[in-house]
This record gives sequence, structure tokens and C-alpha cells, in this order.
Amino acid sequence: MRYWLLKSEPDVFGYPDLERAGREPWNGVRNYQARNFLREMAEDDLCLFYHSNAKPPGVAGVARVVRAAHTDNLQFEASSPYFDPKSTPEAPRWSMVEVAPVQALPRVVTLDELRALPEWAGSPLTGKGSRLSVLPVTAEQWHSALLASGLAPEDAEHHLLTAGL
DNA sequence: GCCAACGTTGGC
DNA sequence: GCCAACGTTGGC
Repeated sequence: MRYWLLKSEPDVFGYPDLERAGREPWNGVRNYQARNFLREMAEDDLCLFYHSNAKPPGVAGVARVVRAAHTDNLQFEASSPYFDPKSTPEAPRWSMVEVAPVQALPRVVTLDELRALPEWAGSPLTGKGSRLSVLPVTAEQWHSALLASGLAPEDAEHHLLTAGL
């Protein structure tokens, strides 16, 4: 059981959109490092849903991986912005997972707040100029972020989160 | 294999 | 809207 962070622009697809959708393919990732992390994800791994390009940017919710990595077919669709002419069905280059909502955080934990937490020092998220959109989160980072959101400590425990699904 | 040009991300 | 940081592309 691992923890991750997924970035999404709320103007395009925010945490409330995930709640409405119920389930969403995390497609369109076209960065090799991010793709490799997607491929490491397992079903029931938990994700911090991060709002990028937001005011303020920060973690808005918790999501769960409901399907492990498989082919992102948008890479084959010429009309898609995520089309990759160099990829072939025989050797697909890009993968996606599917995620489902777990719960909205009582309060958005902003990037500034995360930067102030010692657990987040050295994370690709808080580093200057990092653009990585899928990244691993340590258990310490996970708990510190959820506690900062105002979740009761017992609710910040992942097994209670998953039990409440 | 180098690296300049270019496109994108995402905080500010 | 700006622009720094970063990844990718492609000429050589």
C-alpha cells in the first residue's frame, strides 16, 4: 500500500469533478517520470488530489487507485491533444490508471503549508520549479498533510479512510 | 552525443 | 500575464 500525489488543474478537472464522475481515467500524462510512477501504482493505493494552477494551489482531496496501469488509448487518437505519433499499439508508450474519490478534505492544505511541514522537505512537489505531476508521497508526508487539513487524527489513518469507502 | 531552440508547467 | 524551470526535439 503506497501513497501518491496527483496534480490536476481545478479549472479543467478538480476534486469535485472526481466526486461527480465517481471514477476517472487518469489519462494524458506525457512525461516519462510521471508515467513510471503511474506504472508503480497498485489498486487501493491512495492519492492526494492536488489542485495546481489554483489560487491557492494545494491538496483538496483524497483519491484511491481503482485500476492499475494500462494503456492510455488517447495516444493513438490523432485528434486528441494527447496523440503521440511515435507510439504504436504494439508498443504503447503511455499508461494511465483509474481513480475514484475517497473524501474531500475539510480544508485545502496549501502548497505554502506543505512547504512549512518538515516532512515535505525534499519532496519533488515543494522543490523549486518541479513540474512532476505524479509523484510518490511518504507515509509521514501523507499523515502530516491530512492532519493539517483538519481531519481528526483517527480519520487521517488510511485504514479508516479505506474502511469508510 | 551535444546543445540551442522550443514548448509546457505552474507558482507568483 | 509573466517568466523561471524543466523536458523534449532535432540539427549537426
